[in-house]
Order: sequence, then structure tokens, then C-alpha cells
Amino acid sequence: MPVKLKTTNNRLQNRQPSSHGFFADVYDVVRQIPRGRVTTYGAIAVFLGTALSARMVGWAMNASHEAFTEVPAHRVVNRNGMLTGKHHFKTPSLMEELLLAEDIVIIEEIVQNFKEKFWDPSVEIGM
DNA sequence: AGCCTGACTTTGT
DNA sequence: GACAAAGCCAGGC
Repeated sequence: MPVKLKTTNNRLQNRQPSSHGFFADVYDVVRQIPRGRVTTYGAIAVFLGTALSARMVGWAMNASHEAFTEVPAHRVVNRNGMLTGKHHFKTPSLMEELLLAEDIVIIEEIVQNFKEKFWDPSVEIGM
């Protein structure tokens, strides 16, 4: 694991808190995931400074369809590279199809070459 | 205000 | 190494 942020209740100071708090913060990060890469709920949580609440990231994804700008939620998987959120898409196969269109191969609901495809916001975006 | 629920993760058995 | 348990905390009711 890369940079471990100092965990406090506070979010990073140098980030612009979006107008609508936690959800929007999550969306901002997710939108920056490059095509063909994936990241994890936990990594996003760490980046936002709420390292202990990865579940909230998933919760935010659940509401991401209401975001004004499109959120590539299919690029977010769990720490094992598993497509745990696939059942929350329109169809169970949609998430896999979207990823496959970006040259990310899924076998048995697991992202292949996950380590190479992994995109860590704490590293790529920095702080 | 209080209880329940997670698209998670870590830790202990 | 598989399985269970428990933190986490914003929303919904």
C-alpha cells in the first residue's frame, strides 16, 4: 500500500470540498480514474481522508446515478478486484461489459491483472 | 434522537 | 487459508 494518509476525522485540507460534501468528493475522484484503469473503495476512502469508512464510498456510488456529471462507477471495485457492485447496475452484466470495452478482462467476477490496472488516487492525484 | 443498513476492510479464530 | 465478527459513518425511516 502506498501513502498512508494521516487518519483524522478531517478530510484533506488542500482539496476543494465540493458543494455537496462527501458524495461529490467521491464523484470527483471517480471521474478522474483514467479509462482502462480501476481503483478500490478503500483507496478512495483513504484519499478522502476517511480511510476507515470505505463503505461510504460504495454508498456514494449507490447514489451516483443522480450526479449531474457521469460517474464511471464501473471502474471502482473492491480490494480484491472483485465486481461486488455489479448487481447495482441496470443489468448485472453491464459493469463487466463496460470494463471489457476498456480492455479490462473479467473472469469469475475478478479483474485480471488487477495489480497493473490499479489506479491509486493517493499516488496519481497526490495530495 | 435512535435504530438499521450497506457497491468495504481488517483482524482474530 | 477459509470463516466470522466487528469497526466505519452517512442516509433513510
